[in-house]
Amino acid sequence: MTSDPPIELGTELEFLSRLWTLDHALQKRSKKMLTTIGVTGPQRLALRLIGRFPGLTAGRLARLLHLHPSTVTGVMQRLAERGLIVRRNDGPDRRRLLLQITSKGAAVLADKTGTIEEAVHESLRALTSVETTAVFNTLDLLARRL
Amino acid sequence: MTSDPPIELGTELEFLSRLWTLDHALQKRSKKMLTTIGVTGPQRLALRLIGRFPGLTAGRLARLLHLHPSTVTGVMQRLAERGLIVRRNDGPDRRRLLLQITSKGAAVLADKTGTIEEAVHESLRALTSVETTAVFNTLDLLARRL
DNA sequence: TAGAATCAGTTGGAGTACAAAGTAATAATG
DNA sequence: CATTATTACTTTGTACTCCAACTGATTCTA
Repeated sequence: MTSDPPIELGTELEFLSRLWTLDHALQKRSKKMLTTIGVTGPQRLALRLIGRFPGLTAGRLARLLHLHPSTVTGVMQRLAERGLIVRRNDGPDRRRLLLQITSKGAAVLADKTGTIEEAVHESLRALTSVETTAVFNTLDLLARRL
Repeated sequence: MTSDPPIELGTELEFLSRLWTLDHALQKRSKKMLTTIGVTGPQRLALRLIGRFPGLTAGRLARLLHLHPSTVTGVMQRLAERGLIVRRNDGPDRRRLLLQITSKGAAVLADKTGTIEEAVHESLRALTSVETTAVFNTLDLLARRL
């Protein structure tokens, strides 16, 4: 029960630590969503895109989410298992997997309470548009740099 | 080869997407480090803390990293397997696992090229101190909100 | 048109992360 | 002092993520 005295890290480590902490918070919330609303953060994001663009292909979904194709494979499988989407490969190009949301999937999207989007919305409300832009740009800059 | 026309998402989704993208970029770089310098991002961060605080316990390390104890178990195992740290439980409290860096571990820390810290350092150089503060605060705000 | 190159998606393996449940050691309580 | 509670860490199970290698379908080319 030694109460962990605070320690001083350098600027980069400090920044990295915050970024990591935010990342973990994001993941944590995402997992909690699974028990509360039935889908995780990535699953819900994918579901939204599939809902908005009916007939979306798996590859395009991966590019939209900036995810590796194999990652999307898993997310889709879990969404399909739970009956939230259907996957068809009966289009003109039979390599392509066409995705469509089900009514059950649409029902999941209807409720926003407890989602990450909600928390993001709350957080962004506290910022001016100038600050928002600065944060957006920094995130982009970092992502490109890495 | 349909070149993915850009699509318009809402502000929250846009932000969320960027945050996620940055997160993935972070993970990607972290994994690449494994092949280039022999340890991943989290592993190197843990190694740095163990190096700075000899005799650190596993639990305290977990709290410093804002990680779940079970996550730290895995990271430590991999570091120990590669001979970068040693774990002892011969202290006064035999539940506690005391961590110490080896000379091999210290050698890994010596080289900063290709690490995430380096990229972060580069990215932050492009910002004014005011902007840096704004970004820091937003990250904190979001992490608390989630 | 047969063979080669490309493309779409999946599989397997490693790493990170969490929660829940388990084990062992120490502390607290009656 | 024996029982109970707490603490420290590990194990198990699920999810997300990447890369490398694979299968199957389509396109290109000689």
